[in-house]
Amino acid sequence: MKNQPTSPRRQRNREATIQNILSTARTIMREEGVAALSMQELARRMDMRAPSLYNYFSGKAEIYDTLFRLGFTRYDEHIKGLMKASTSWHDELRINIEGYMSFALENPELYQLCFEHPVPGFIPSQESLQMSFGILNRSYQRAEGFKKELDTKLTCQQIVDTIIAISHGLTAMHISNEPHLPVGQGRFGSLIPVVLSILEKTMPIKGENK
Amino acid sequence: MKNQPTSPRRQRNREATIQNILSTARTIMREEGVAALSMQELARRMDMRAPSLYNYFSGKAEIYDTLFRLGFTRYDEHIKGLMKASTSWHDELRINIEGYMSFALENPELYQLCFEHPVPGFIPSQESLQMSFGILNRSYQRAEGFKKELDTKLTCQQIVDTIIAISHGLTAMHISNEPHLPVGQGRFGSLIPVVLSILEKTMPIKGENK
DNA sequence: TCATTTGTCTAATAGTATTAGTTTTTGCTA
DNA sequence: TAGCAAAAACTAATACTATTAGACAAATGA
Repeated sequence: MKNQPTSPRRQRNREATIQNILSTARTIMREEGVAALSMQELARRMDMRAPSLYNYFSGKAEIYDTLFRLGFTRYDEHIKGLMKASTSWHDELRINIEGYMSFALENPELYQLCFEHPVPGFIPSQESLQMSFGILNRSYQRAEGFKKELDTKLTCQQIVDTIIAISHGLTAMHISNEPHLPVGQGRFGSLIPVVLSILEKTMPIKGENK
Repeated sequence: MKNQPTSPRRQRNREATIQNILSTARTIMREEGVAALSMQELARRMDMRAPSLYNYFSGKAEIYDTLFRLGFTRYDEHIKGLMKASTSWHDELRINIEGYMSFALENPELYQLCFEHPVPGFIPSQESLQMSFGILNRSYQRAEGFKKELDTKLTCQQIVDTIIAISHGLTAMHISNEPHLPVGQGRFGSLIPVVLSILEKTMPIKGENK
């Protein structure tokens, strides 16, 4: 009869508090570094004592894990949004590389949590890892669709893995050298057109002049 | 008269202890992660109490900083050693990429300390940073020597930065996916010949057939 | 209004880095 | 070989960290 665990109102309040905690945690991670998140500082900014946070999360690991999943969700949306404007394999290529870097610049704390290894003890849960694989795998499926049009001997996986490695390499170097500069600028940001032109020459679209 | 601060013997003992601490620290970092180094665990393995370590290093930061410098010294030696067998720009290219990855696989704790950002509060000292820049800059000087032979519109810095980004990208992905596999194997390791062939086609040696 | 749930609190445990001050050990010298 | 000074170890303490247990208060529904 009254087996609903909590009233809708309580649930709303609780959900609001959880979102507040996550948002405050991201602020701390952005300001002081991803690994510098501390339960005490988090509680301080929430006007709480640290143990109260354990009513909402089982510990710091669960906060990281939740933000890990949020990061991949946001990354997925980020790339999806940019891909809407894509009309060709060249667009696809450019958006993958630029999108990876722009995501990193716009969400540095989520980028680091998802794509670097900034937190000593933190290993994403099995569930979160599978979710991240699912999102990354869609890159492969997208590439499959273009494979026939491309004049290359490389396999689909080789193509996508190369793009991932280059995106990550450029982004990591850009972030550690000139994190204040926007996509496309700076020593490494400005290399995006360079590597795009290299990749386009290496795997040209069939029938197109080089 | 006897203004030599310490006797040679004492100095030798002291130096031996310091080397022992550094070596033990590297073991811990390899076993439990770079950021998991703790003064207590380090002291435990040295059969000491933690405060005694402060007779040799001003703190954990100085241990990290010393190992940061050691890492770059070793990286320099590693690349130099491989370069001895180099007879061409193609060799140079291959050695840079393979050497970066093999260094990471052979010295994972030094690689992470020098080329990733695994320790929350750690920022290398000005002195150590300049030393690392000095070592990396020699890559540019080496490339200058080959520039005239290459058929490309890219500047020297663009060439070297592209190689750095690709080396780092492939290595980072290799390490986080298949750290047990040797250079040249696995999803990302096996991409080295792929990217080499791409780079060689993009900036061919003048007069050579593609 | 009363009881139950929910949330926050305080207190405590066990870990971390680091400093101050004391004691022990070491190695040289007379 | 005995003594002395310096080097290197120690203990104790401070101020952090995450986390758990258990008490207390406040909000909610009957």
